[in-house]
Amino acid sequence: MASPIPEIPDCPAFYVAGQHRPDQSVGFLMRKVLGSVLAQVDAQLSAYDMTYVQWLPLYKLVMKEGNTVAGLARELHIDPGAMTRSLDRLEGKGLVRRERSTEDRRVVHLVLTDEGRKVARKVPTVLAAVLNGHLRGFTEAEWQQLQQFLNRMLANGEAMRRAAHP
Amino acid sequence: MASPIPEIPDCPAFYVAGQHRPDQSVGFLMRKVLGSVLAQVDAQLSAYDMTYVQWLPLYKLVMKEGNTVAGLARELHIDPGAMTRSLDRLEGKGLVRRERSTEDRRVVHLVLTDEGRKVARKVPTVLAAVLNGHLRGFTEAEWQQLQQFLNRMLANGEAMRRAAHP
DNA sequence: AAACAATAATTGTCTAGGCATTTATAATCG
DNA sequence: CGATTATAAATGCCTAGACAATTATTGTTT
Repeated sequence: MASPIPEIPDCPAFYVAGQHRPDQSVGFLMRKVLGSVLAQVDAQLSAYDMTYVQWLPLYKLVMKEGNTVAGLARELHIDPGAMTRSLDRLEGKGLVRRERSTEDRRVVHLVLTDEGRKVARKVPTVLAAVLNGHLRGFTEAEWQQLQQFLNRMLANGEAMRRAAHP
Repeated sequence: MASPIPEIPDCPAFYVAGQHRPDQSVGFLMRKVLGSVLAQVDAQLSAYDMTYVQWLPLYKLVMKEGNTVAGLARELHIDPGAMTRSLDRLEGKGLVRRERSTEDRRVVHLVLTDEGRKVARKVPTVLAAVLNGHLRGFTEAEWQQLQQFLNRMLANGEAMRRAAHP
């Protein structure tokens, strides 16, 4: 599964193995930024006995972008097994109900409880506040440019992934 | 521990709870970019039975920035317990040795084996290649600006953290 | 219709991190 | 000096994700 060494043509040489410290690369910086965002979001959400990752499936349910284990797992790009266990916890907290489908008895429909809906609604506010806080001092143009950079990196990553699995 | 709601003054309102989709925010974008980078790095490293996170302590050892469990845990901002278990795995693979200190019998000195040093050396090349690949099409100026953006976000996060714990 | 293939959910085992507790050893303070 | 405090490492229990295998059900294919 691991290609021997990926020959990527037309690539900038911003990073050269011996030259830069890996712990100052944009990758490491992004790790730290994301860690900071997540820590502050989760600190806020602990008041509702909630975390960012636990909120993700709730959000997908609210948005009606999936209502089955497999569907949510695909949406969130995580393992169905992990999804099952995550839903176990959410069901244990009374935020979600499982209802076996009658048409297709393999699937389980996930249903938000009132409590689940209530908790899910609180999260976006916290997310927005923490993100805005991390963007203090940014102009609108800079914010858009950051988004553009990230989208370009994402597209590059997709291209590399496609090149590796022809 | 969780403040009721953080009043952050002078903040841009790029994100407003109901307006933007949380799964298109810069936070979510960074999550995806980082996931892409990590997946490709780990795919390369699997040839050496290594992962990015397992390499981190090896790198700190090579750089002589810590040679104890507590020291590495502090350097890598992770739990000492997690560090212990991580080192269990690295020791199991024969990449690291534990040597109880004689001056202070509480501490355990970590020592890279030759094999550990050999494996650790291969990682920065992979890291550089994958990062450069994700930055294809970036000019030097854009790369520097991305770094600057991330550093500013990091500083903002630090400021918020300090404001929350006075 | 029967055999086979595909899909949904679950479970087991692994890496990985967080928090709390425990044990051994130092350091400090009265 | 003796008691308290602090530190180092390890351990137990939790969330969380990856991969593989299992079971139940549905679709397909001859």
